[in-house]
Amino acid sequence: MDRPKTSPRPETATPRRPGRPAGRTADHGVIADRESLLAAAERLIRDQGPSVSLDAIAAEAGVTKPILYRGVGDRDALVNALAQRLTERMADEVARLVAGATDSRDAVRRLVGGYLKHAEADRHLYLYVTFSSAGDDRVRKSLILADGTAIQFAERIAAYRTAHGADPSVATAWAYGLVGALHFVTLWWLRDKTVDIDEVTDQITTLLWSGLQLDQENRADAGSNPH
Amino acid sequence: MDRPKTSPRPETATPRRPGRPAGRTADHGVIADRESLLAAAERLIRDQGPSVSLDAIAAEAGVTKPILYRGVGDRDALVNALAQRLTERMADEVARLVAGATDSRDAVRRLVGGYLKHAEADRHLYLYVTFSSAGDDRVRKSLILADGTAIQFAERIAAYRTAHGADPSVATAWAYGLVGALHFVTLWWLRDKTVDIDEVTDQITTLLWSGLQLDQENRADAGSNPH
DNA sequence: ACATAAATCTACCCGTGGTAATTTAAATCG
DNA sequence: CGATTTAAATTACCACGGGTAGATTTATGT
Repeated sequence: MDRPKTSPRPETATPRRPGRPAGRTADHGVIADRESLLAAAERLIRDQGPSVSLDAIAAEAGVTKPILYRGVGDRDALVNALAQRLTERMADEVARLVAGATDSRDAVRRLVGGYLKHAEADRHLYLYVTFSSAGDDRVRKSLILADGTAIQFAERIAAYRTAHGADPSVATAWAYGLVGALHFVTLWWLRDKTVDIDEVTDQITTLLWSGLQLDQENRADAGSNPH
Repeated sequence: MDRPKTSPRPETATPRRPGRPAGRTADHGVIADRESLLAAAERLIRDQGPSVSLDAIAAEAGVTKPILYRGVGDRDALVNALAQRLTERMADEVARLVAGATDSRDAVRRLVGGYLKHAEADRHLYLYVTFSSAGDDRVRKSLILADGTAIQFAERIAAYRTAHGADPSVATAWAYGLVGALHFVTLWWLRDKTVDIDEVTDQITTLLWSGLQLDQENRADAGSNPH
């Protein structure tokens, strides 16, 4: 008989009774592997917003919470994994864009524009991974996303400066400064959308490249054109 | 018979029986006004860390949750109020520091150093107000602290640029970029403390003032010395 | 003196993260 | 081939935090 015990999601029909599933294979026929769980998480976050619960994610994957835990770990682990995937994708796309830059300033501009664009496209996922801090060590967790990006920035900055005879020890601090600037500008822009993306890209590029000081805002690349 | 009527000392628990308190005045003798509630919240956050619950805050104030709600509103309202107080204090101190600056670059340096120093001093409170986003509109809430600071930055930037014949329309975007850079550098520095505060202050000042480009890192103030 | 208003606390609800206990099916062994 | 052990999943439960309704006591008015 049909016992409608729990049918919270009639659309995703998985009215599995408890107990070991009737699937034949038992060796290692893992139904819900890590990959599909993460994919389900991304899918749900993308079209439900960043406030989805772990229950909902498990349901989206067709399993239940303990399976999700076995596959990816606790909430922090999930956020970590999603952050890594997102940052990798962003880094790839940004690297592709930057590769075609004409000079260093143009590279910064492509970086800024690519960051904004990708953050907008993956808006919900971006918010999910950047706002997942609870517990007592918020700082460590909240910087998880930033760390990956910042390390890459720091490497590039250090290399660039070393190659041109400048002190590379500023690289780490600068990297976190860049990440923070990009992040907050992204949040502000996503929230307000009061200016065009190209305009804000230009503005932030100028800030990052030339700083607050007046003068020489449209200077040519100092790297490819050492005086 | 002698029941401890009101022992508003938080350490000796307050075994108040329910009901209207026996205090004589009833007109408007509000025992726990908004100010004392916020002060209690700050006190507890300061020495318990940013993960304190509303119950704990109410207990610290010698009242219970509903009173806390009547006094300051829900959690968002509390965070708002604390953020406003913190930013006001930071703004005051930073303004005091900046007032003694010799040139614009020095003003930036004093701003950066003051921000870091105050964030360190109010470390827990700073984290509490900057990491309080839950719910579905994380973006709006997470920028609450940033907004206040960014608006002030934007005004200063716009004024500075207008006074020197530069386009002030970049001010808002730049302001959020500055806030983000300061915030993330602060978080990174608070977490790792791998470099001295003066060193990171110098580094970030250079980044914000001169940008990523090489050259002229120790340039004199462009404002007080218009060429 | 009694009813009503005021002011506070206790008790509860709800959602979420995380884990234990339970249930079903397959595999293994006499 | 039936009984037992093991694997794999679900349901049920716990803890905790935010938020609110209802109970409880005191003051005030007539």
